[in-house]
Amino acid sequence: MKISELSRTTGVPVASIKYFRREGLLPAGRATAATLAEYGDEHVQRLRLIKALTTLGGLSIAATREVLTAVDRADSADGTLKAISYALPVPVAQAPAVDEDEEARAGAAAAADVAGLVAAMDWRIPATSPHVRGLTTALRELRRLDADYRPERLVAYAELARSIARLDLERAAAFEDAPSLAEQAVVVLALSGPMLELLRRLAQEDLVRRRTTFEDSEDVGADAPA
Amino acid sequence: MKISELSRTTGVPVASIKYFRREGLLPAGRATAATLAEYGDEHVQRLRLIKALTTLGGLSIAATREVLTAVDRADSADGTLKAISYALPVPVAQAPAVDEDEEARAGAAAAADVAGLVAAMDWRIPATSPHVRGLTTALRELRRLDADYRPERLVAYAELARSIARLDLERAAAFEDAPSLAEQAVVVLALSGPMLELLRRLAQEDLVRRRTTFEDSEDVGADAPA
DNA sequence: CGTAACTCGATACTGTCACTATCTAGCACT
DNA sequence: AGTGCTAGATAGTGACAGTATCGAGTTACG
Repeated sequence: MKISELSRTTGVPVASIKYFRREGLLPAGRATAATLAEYGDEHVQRLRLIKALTTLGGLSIAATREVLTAVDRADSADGTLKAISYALPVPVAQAPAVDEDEEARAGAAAAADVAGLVAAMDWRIPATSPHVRGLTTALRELRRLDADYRPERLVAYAELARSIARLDLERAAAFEDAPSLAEQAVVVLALSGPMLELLRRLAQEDLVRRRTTFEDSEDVGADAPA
Repeated sequence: MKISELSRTTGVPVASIKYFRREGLLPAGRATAATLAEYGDEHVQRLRLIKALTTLGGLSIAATREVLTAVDRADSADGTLKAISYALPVPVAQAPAVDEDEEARAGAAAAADVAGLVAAMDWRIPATSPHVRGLTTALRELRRLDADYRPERLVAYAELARSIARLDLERAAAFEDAPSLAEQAVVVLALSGPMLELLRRLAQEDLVRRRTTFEDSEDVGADAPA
């Protein structure tokens, strides 16, 4: 398959394919001459994966490269899962410190919250996990906003998160023996998040709608404002 | 409070404060002269909210403006929730069509999946909801990747999403009568997502670790102190 | 064989985003 | 009166994700 055909079958412009090659997301084609290379199904598959991770998963090119590297290094099923999980970007930007003292106090309180949660859930997770750090940052900011961060609520969310994680791993396990395990695992781990977020929004929308049946019936089943 | 003080108490550079003003995220100070304005606590609060939405929530400046506009227009509690819910960006980028025929077929299949899900969940949601469109896009791409998109699994996720949404609304309801309802609602709706994602990752990490107790014990429990 | 169409890899350019810096004035406090 | 701060406008920056162009080589068709 020539690059133009690869472009046609995937819908990705030739220039972008070259860009992904440069960035190391896509292996080079098998060169048949100085100015000609042959691409195969694996390139089609890889391009689809790249598209999914960037457009659906919202990953940057750099993050996508990390994830794909983990995919390519994959050996054992569980090792793959862990590698991918760590390669995925943490969805909370690390804000720099604002005020020394206040920062330290709020940070310590948030860290205690997280530690308490991890203990309550009996999670065996090192304090160095990027996700722990991300959660600590998130709680620190929520605390600053006087938002509701009480441990009981956190635990309630965490329990549900655990149920979801179980579903995720069940889904990934279904591909345990497939050669495409790593790719499927990536899809599961990276794309479940956005999907779940959508489902949560839909559920919210439904619940809110049910509470407001009388005061506005304008857009149930009908239109939406531009 | 002068702009320099506002900057100091919030940790946001003066230039950024001016930028947020230009972009309409922050109301102007009360002008006391042609080149002097007075800022108050509401500006501090608003800046905190902006920071939270952009860094934690990952919202763009434009999206943040939408959300804040909804906050400012807020009247009834439920109306606010709905407005904010719709102002939040949908976490799935709308990919343009690749192939006419194939696109139409896959799109129709995905749309059917979503319709089935909405029916199964008894959700009262118009088909024009941005979230419905986003979910349709997501399923279309997952389908293209031969991922697991079976209705049973979707329903399982959706049930959990509903439980989470209930927690969200409970949290928001706690502020029903507070003057800061809209702001708290924003925090709940916009920032629960990233937090939940973090919790899900932690739960995944824990589950994976428990399945691999023997092959790597390097980082269970003990860890390098920062 | 000739040539038009295609390809490779390198380099340069473009548009968007979120700031950040600079500039011209005009106060305001001492 | 002078120093320091301010407002608002405009311009510049750096990162990101492509997109476009170019020179040189290749190849399929007539």
